[in-house]
Amino acid sequence: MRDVAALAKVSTKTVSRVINGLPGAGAEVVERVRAAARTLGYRPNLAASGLRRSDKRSATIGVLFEDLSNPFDSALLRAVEDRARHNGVLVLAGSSEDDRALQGELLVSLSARRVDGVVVMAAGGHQDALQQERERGTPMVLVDRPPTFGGTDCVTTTNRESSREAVLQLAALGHRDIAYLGDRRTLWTSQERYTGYLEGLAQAGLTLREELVRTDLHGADFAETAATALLDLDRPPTALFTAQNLVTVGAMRVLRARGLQRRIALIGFDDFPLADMLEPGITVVRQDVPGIGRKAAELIFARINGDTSPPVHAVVPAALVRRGSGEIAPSAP
Amino acid sequence: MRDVAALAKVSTKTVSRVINGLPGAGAEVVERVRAAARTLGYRPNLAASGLRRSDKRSATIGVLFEDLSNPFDSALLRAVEDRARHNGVLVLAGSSEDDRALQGELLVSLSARRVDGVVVMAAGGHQDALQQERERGTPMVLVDRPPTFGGTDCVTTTNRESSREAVLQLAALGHRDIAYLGDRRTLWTSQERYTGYLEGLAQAGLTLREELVRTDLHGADFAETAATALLDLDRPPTALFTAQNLVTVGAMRVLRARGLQRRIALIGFDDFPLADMLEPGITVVRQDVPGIGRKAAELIFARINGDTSPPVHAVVPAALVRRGSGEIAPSAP
DNA sequence: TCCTCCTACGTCAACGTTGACGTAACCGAC
DNA sequence: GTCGGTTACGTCAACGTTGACGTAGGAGGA
Repeated sequence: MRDVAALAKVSTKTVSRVINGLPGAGAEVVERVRAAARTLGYRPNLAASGLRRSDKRSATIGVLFEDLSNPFDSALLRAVEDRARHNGVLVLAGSSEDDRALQGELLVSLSARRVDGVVVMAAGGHQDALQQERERGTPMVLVDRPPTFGGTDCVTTTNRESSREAVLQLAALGHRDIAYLGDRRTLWTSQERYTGYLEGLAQAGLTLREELVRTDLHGADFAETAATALLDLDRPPTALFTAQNLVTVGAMRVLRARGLQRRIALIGFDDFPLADMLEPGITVVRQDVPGIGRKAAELIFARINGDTSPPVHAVVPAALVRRGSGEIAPSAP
Repeated sequence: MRDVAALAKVSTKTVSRVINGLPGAGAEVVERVRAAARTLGYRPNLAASGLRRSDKRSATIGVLFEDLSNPFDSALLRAVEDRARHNGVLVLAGSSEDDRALQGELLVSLSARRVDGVVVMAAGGHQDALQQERERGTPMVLVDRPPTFGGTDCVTTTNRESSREAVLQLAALGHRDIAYLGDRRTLWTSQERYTGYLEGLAQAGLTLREELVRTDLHGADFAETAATALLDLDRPPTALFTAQNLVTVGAMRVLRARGLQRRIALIGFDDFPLADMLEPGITVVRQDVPGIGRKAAELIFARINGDTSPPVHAVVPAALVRRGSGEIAPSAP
């Protein structure tokens, strides 16, 4: 900046004025400064600027998701990023691996970089690190899972209601033995979806068969094992409700391996690419991922811009997408 | 920091020493400072630190890909992020939409934040903005597509060789009418893959039928239209080579809609989730995405740490994954 | 003519941190 | 007892930028 000032024969303050488009600089001077900046390849230093400015904005937000390579997470990131771009804000992104310690470290890193706010998919278990950061005044929005502490916005989907709806649809087709395959029980979403499953059973007048419930399936491999065990029961389920993406894929593989994909009904929570191209197409509960991302971004930017209204828990509705696998009636034994 | 110093009754310099774990602070003082920092919830300001420090590192790198919600891009991001984390570095991520102007703006934003380096998937067309940034001294690694200017590392895959291999495999099965469906021709990868297609035809002693070549298919919908047109030819192809992800999906849909998925061979470039679950499984050229990401991260961190060896063009091999669709022999007319 | 107001600049200090350097206290060796 | 060396601090200025404030010169009005 000093070099630019020297070359344009003005003070650094005038360069600052020109760069920031502030009034108080004559047309000729503006031109000289612009030219000097161009020839020297000058780029303002946002860090120094933020240090001095009164608002102390870094024009950067943090995004901490579980795994940025997961389609759900990356679609969410993209939606947040789009909104951020419109506000001239860049995104610092990290994967927490659902590991509290790692999430805490990343949070400290973000804090050290003075991000204006963070959008977080909270790791399972206690949220002390999140709460602490929140209490230091960092604007924060949780996505997918709500906070266990107060005063913080969050955006989730209709986990319970949509799960109930899925189970009710299966029951309406005549299924009485509907299995539940779920992700880690520490996750709030898993609990909600399981609750929805129970509600669905109850509402359909079905009794819960404990042995048809398999949880803590961390990935497709675990889901395969669980699905295999279920099908080997004396009285196997005639329908499966898989409460997560990878679990659905694992269950599908087993059905397919046994040639049962047209005989046993399957509804999964979370859509995935090509679900419509399989035979049969996979009926899923589809979350409105861009909608969730948009809402989260809206909330965080509102807070950053000083919105002090009471915390919001936004619920973005999911929809049942019927493709065939969830419309299979129970076959005669 | 001043508050911490005051509370611990030391100078700010001593606080700095304690925070950075530098020698020259007594055990008792260290404890006092730590306690004070904890009670005040002190977080060092990395921006200010970077401003003063001699090395001027921001411990942040930039990643500019085409679309962070694309599975290829997000897997790449994840691989880079993992490596970055090991170096205590955070990632500023952005989607350029293959738009030069947008990519340029994002690059300026990154530059203003003084990122230590950038990993870029160059937008099609001229790369003036990239070159300019590179010449300002920013360490840079291009992924997926090479630079059109010198002095810059890049990491790509075996586009040409693997495409040739795919075509040769089809030819070996007896196919003589092999169609090519490709992405935008401005993309270097598309050109390479097309060249590989031509080489494969030549090597198998087949002559190119121009009407079997369809390019500039920007997305699955365009691919569907093109595939439909190909199948409606008087002498339709007996095998398709689809040179990109979404193009493969579009072609698949058409084959499936016409019930030809077991009669017409298909090999796609780029793997995608569930390609193995379809019927038949889709034979693809699979890029080693984590390998590409790792290599790119390695290169950028080496450059950031002062490696001045000549620029490298790393080529990470792709592999043909046989799943059925690419092993269909031409059916009798 | 003189005063006021505005415009177009410049000067200075401060943001939070650390490199360079200073200094007081203590240790061991001669 | 003095000297060189080490340890444990502190002081000061600077990183690149901008807010607060100062000033010179010209326009405009009474």
